[in-house]
Amino acid sequence: MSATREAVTNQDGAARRPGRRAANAEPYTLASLVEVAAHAFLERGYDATSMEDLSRAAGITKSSFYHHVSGKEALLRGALDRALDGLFGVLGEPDALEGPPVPRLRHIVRRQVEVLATELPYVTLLLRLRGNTETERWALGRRREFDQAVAALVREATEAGATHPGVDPVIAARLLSGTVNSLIEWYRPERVAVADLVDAVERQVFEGLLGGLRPSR
Amino acid sequence: MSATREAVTNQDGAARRPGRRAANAEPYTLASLVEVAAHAFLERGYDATSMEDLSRAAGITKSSFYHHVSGKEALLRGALDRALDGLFGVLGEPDALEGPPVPRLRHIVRRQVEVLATELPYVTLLLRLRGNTETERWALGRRREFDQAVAALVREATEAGATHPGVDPVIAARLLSGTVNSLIEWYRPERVAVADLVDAVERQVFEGLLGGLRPSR
DNA sequence: GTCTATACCCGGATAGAC
DNA sequence: GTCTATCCGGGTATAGAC
Repeated sequence: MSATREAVTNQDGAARRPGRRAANAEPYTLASLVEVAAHAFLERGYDATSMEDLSRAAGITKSSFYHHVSGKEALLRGALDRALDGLFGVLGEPDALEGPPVPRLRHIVRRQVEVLATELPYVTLLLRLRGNTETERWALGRRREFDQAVAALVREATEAGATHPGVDPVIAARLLSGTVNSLIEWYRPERVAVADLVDAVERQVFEGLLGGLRPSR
Repeated sequence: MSATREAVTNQDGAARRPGRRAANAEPYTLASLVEVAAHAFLERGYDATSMEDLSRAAGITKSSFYHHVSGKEALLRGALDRALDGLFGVLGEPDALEGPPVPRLRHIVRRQVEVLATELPYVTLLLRLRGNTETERWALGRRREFDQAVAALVREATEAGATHPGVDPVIAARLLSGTVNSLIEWYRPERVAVADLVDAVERQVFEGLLGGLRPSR
């Protein structure tokens, strides 16, 4: 892909110059490089991001970069781990485990939105996987587990008669996940407060655009 | 990306053997090759799909493939054109242009779902663009036009007092688009009828999971 | 730990024979 | 129109000096 490449910048927003590092610089940890990589992947896509891009964003040469990281896929793996930890953490919370299905579902949706917003680049990567490598397929499998847990709860809610009659729980669960996950396409923390987003998504998912109002107009 | 590559198959589901083509074979048109390419892009992603993959899927060598197509980007462009034509066609339909905002919105949502379902690989490509090349940025611009037309209609509906009070039209429009577009992640025509999908999406978007029912349970 | 230099491979695209 | 052979750029990754 012969793209127009803007200069990649590091976390300080300034492209570091190659050369010897400052004496007080903190060492490169896997986590910090994963953070740099996730942002780059988010901008251009995983395949379109080269190790050259990443090393420049980190402020060192490609070779030095390899001194700290075993390869591109390890960076992806690190980022996906972080996203999955966040999501599965939500499923383990008490409010997600106890009580009638709809309040549990509300809690999960709200917390899932929070995780998406705070772990945006990591979750974005997870949601864009195609399954081309073993690492990607592993992550897709875990993600499917998460979706199935939510889908089971939607089914429980419909069987308890808590949803609109005529709702197909399988399709509804897909649309629910889709609505929440679609946040990654547009949400930017600096433009909309997380709390507002959480409320808006909850209302949209459970009450729809029209709420309890009668149709038309 | 060092992926496990399954054999790529053409439209007949069988990988053609290289060699001279059958005398009765129809000629390769741009449209037919775009179709082959779109399916491959859909499976693996644009960047991860090589011209070698594509030519093999078409049943000819890479060089022969280039005899018919100017390059990889032309294939992408052809696919994106098809998706955008479908979407903008919806905006031009009479029911999308006349009447109160909510019925117009309902019509657009329903027809948009139909276009997504019938042009699935093409729309999928459109929705996965990152903007790395000029072609991609052009398509993203046109897509933004479409979204803005829908967003304007959502705003009109809220100003007419037709939506649930408290709905932010900007966020609601994003969630609406996100819900509809998320179909590409899971919808497969052979598993769910288009008509059922259309109804389910309309209900989910406008009435939500809970419909006119009171909360809880 | 960082650099320069380079091995190695793969992908897009072209040349030219048949 | 299809093939074989090849160019060339750029990507991942490594060797070895400092």
